[in-house]
Amino acid sequence: MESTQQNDQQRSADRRRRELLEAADRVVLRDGPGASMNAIAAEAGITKPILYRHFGDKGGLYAALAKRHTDALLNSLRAALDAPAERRERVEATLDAYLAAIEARPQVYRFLMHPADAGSPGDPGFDVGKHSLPLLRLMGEELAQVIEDRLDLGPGSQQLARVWGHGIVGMMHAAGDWWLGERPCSRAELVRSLADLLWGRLAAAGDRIGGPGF
Amino acid sequence: MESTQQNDQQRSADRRRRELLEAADRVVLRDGPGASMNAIAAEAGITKPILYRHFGDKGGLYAALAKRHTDALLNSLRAALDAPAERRERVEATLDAYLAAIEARPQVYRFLMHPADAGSPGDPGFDVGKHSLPLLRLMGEELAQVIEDRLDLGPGSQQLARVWGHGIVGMMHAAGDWWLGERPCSRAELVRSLADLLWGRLAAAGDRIGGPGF
DNA sequence: CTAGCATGTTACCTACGGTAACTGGAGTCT
DNA sequence: AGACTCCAGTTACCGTAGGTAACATGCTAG
Repeated sequence: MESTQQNDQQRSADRRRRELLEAADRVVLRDGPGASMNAIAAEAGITKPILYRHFGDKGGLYAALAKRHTDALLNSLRAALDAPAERRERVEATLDAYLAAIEARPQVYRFLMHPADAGSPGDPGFDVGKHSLPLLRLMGEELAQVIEDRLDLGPGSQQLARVWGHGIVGMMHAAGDWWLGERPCSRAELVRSLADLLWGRLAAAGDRIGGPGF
Repeated sequence: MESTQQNDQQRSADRRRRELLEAADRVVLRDGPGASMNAIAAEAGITKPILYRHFGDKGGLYAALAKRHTDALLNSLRAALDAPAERRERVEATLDAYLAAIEARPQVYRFLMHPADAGSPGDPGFDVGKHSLPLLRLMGEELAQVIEDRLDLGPGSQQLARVWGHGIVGMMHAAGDWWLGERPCSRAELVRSLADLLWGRLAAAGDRIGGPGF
């Protein structure tokens, strides 16, 4: 039969692909986002052209590699987002899930968040990054959807939700990036501070003596 | 006299440096962040090694180039931050100043915000980026200072201010990046939506029918 | 006139992303 | 069995990038 043979080949190819991705993962974890195709190929015990047959170009490998971690992170975020609890608790759980993830694997985080970006539009080999728009956008859209589904924001709610989705994700990201570098406080404190910000403490704070506040 | 001669040379070198930076600016504006050293040298009418003598390596040139725009942006932000107006107006003015800047010169924005990041710690030529920690950090620290100076946040105010500074800057950045790509609404609407988010509308919003809200 | 110094050049090195062309072995058809 | 077709894998190469060494030129000082 022909189809079983094709299936076998497909399965074998998929297994190989997974092996390659795992090797790539190891190298990226060790060498950071600048890992070279040669290094990855060597770690996998093979040579460059195979990588290119499997993934097209470096962007393709990046996309495949990113998708694994992205999916994992998005799943944990979705879980926190969908937990049966009050809104504030859920926001805190989501922030904490994100921060815990980047704390646990900073190298992976750096790889996902700071990909080498593409060159000028005229350059050769510019098809990189066409797939897998950055993780931040995905998270922003996802959060926007959740907000729009669950909150009553009155007129213009869809646009408002999208702005907020991307804004909140950006807040989480930037604060997390800074926190990961300096570790100025515990994760729990960071979560509380961010949630407080989202909860309007900026508007509610009193002015310092000596002039109007920020 | 010796010192006047040295001064002359110094001045001449500085002028040359400025010329080179202006040429680099033009190229980066035209070719995006991936502009090559060769292209920059060609635009300046000279050859590569001169660039390297002036700036050390590509990171050095990047840093020098970034500093100009960074200073300009920070100044306009400071102006908005220090304007004599109510807090909400000032927040909106600051958001708007940032968004207007990135809207006016998206190429510069991309160059500043998405620099090609450094490779692995073991690689040669890793001294890149030692100078000029990314603009986002600077803005975050600056905003944190303003917040701490002007708001009365009770105990732990310093840490809270820093978290908020970086968080708000990140929110602004991510929302701006997304907005610049999709242009889903006017700048004014975006500013209003973000200010609303900062003003606690997330906490105040009602749940949608059908379950507890986000 | 020569010594020193900054400025500039050409020519080169290394490393990377990416590709073309060949090799070897497994299965298939007659 | 032997020829045919795939397909993973290889070597060897290309173009371009960042970065550097070694040589040329011109100015001012003594």
